[in-house]
Amino acid sequence: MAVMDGNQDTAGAVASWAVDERPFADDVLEWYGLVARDLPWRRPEAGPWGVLVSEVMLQQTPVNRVLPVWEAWLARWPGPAALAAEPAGEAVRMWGRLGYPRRALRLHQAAAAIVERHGGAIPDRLDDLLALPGIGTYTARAVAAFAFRQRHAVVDVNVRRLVARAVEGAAEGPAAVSRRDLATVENLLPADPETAARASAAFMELGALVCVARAPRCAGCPVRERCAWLLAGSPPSDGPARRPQGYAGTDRQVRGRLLAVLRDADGPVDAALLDAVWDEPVQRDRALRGLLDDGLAVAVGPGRYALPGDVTASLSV
DNA sequence: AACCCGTGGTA
DNA sequence: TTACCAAGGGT
Repeated sequence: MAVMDGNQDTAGAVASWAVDERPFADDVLEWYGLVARDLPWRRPEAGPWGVLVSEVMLQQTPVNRVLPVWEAWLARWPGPAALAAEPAGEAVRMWGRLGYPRRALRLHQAAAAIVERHGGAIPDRLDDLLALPGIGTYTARAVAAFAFRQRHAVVDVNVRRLVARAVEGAAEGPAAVSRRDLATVENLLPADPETAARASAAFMELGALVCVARAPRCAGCPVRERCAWLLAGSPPSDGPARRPQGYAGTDRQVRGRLLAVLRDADGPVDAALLDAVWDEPVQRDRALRGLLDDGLAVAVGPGRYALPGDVTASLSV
């Protein structure tokens, strides 16, 4: 069975199979060189800010939907200082329909923290990145690797699935990324930091384009000859089925509709406008209260609501 | 640990 | 059409 031994060369050992002589990452890197998408945040001119913004936007959100928003965002706010200088509501408005708008709020907060703590420069240490609002394990490592070309295991859902299949021989891994996953992936990374950073992007690309969740395109996979899952006959998942996500009729849908009204308005809106988007008053009020609690909306007067920090809003109380 | 948080494309 | 899924984070 193929062993994923990264760059380790066992002195004196004679490999039994040719495939074992080549590091896993080399096969993926070669493939990546041929098919990698030309995404704007992968270009050097994107800079750390461009990378950070892309990573936050890409959380649970497909690349194609992120592209136009990222372009507009970077054009308007070329750095964290420019974003921090504007009201949070502007970030929420620019976020558009990307979903999970709390990310916009946290990105605005992160920009402010970067200005305050780091003089406006994106920090390059994992600790400092992790301390920023909305930046978790994945995003901190992604920024350190892709923006600063450091050697860190970067494990998202794509890499998690790739490892589950290619290394562990399972159809899918646990929902959460574990410390063990990070160690496994780090063992696959080349020693040279720049090459490791490129390999991290390559792993994610492989998971996103070939080793996809539903119908993996194994015929075009650069590691098919040593994929443990494929060699085991592509066994189906044995874990418990995931709970259905559901959306219609949930508070999330109501929040989405309420926020869409605020986002599309120039300034404060009357409560009647919000009432019109959902019939059931108890759920509607709960959703609005949730938006207020989260700081995604503010009350600016009797029966008037707006996005946070809106200049018009503060004048109209 | 389990649950909450949006939105739209695809089969 | 329903169901699945998408570069997670916070609590």
